[in-house]
Amino acid sequence: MKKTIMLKKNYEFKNVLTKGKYYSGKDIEAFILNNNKNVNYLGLAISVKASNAVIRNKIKRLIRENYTNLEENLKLGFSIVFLWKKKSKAEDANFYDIRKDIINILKKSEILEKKEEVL
RNA sequence: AGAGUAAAUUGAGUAGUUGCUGGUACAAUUCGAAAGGAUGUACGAGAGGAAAGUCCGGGCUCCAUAGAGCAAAGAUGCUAGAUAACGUCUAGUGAGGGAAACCUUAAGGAAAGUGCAACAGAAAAUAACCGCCAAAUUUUUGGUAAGGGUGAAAAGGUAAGGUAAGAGCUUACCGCUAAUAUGGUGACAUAUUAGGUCAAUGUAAACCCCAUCUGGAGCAACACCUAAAUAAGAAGAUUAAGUCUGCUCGACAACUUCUUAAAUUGCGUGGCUUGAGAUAUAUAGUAAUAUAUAUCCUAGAUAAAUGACUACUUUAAACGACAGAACCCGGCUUAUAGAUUUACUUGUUAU
RNA sequence: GCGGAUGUGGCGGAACUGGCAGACGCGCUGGUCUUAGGAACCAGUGCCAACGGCGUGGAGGUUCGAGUCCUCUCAUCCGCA
Repeated sequence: MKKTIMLKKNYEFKNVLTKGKYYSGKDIEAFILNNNKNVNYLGLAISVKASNAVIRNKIKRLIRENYTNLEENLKLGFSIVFLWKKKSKAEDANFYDIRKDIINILKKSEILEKKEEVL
């Protein structure tokens, strides 16, 4: 199993956020951009206003955990940035809700390959 | 018992599956321009009492091993001790609060100087409106500071004597100031004596004075490796500019500053965790703390590691409080569900 | 990590050396005018247990007296590397 590669630089994020396609879930928003490489990049960003550091960290972990579970079933060559919606309550974040959201988003964008086995 | 005061501890645990971070050992393979990194297996490790706020103090790094003088700016302010240091802590003193255990306290100087004290009031600091008394006699002069009224504050308080009326004018008691003695390291306390020239309010968290202290910037510091680039114009140059408060002196260094254009690479390396370290015992001390001995090594990330699922145990309750290390320590402050322990007080309530 | 600013009615925004808190503008409510609306003019407008008391983000303190001075704290915003 390969290690997930994170987006790091600020300009990389800006690239995805401005040029990428927007998809929306219940609590999560995603921007997806086709990069012409053979790898998938993951970016996470949660605003400071959402809540304190503990809960922000927790949401990041939950999203990353779900992503790594689904990573094998994804097509290659995309940069994905997940954002947390400002309106939704950060304290109510739950593993299963986030899983549903992410699967929804990935289905919409048609990146998921074998959706039946995952579900 | 209840109520209360002070101090301290804890902040669920165990096992399994899977996943993350870095460490050690072994084995080869691979990526990259290079520095350097990645992959597999095994072993053991992996957030807090506040990691927070950034309110103080120190280490460490660079600027000269951080230098001298004057000025400016800022901080602290009862005493003694502790400490690397502090605006912190401990023990006391004075003042204030509570029935008590106990708690609070920026607590130097107002005859060094300047300012301010609205409204009211005669007057807000060399006091005289009404009043009281005397003299002249109908509105003047002099004495006075009891009483009235104003105010947050009006020139020690109460009582007696005294007087034209009054007044520390005199006396007693209380307060105040000074000296001496005793006790204490000291702040200060107690006692005695003297002082009525014991007129001169409050405010220094108003300026200020006095004493003590403070050089600047911060791990995005700083050092190293690697890639690319090092062009043009202007100004200054041993008398300059720079080293981040100003001036003067002194030291360093050989180039410095500004503008425009281009570039500013890296899953780079070190700094990075053994330290004013932790735990236990003994000794000294009322205590903060210090000393000695023994044992232990306990996160080191960088778009940033602890997650997910399951079972069991303890529990009143286990999904449940506040909350995430970012160079490291000592404090302070603020947030905090629940549980536990120790010492002490008891007016009122109940027995 | 370092540094700075702000907080006053429903909103903007005054109040200087501490001395009557809410000037002024907008909004809102009621009235006049109008067939009706707008505009204009007039009056009112912080809260409460209401002849009094409490109110300048919060908690303390200094002072006779604090929006103003001091300490702690909360929230918001901004800058630098």
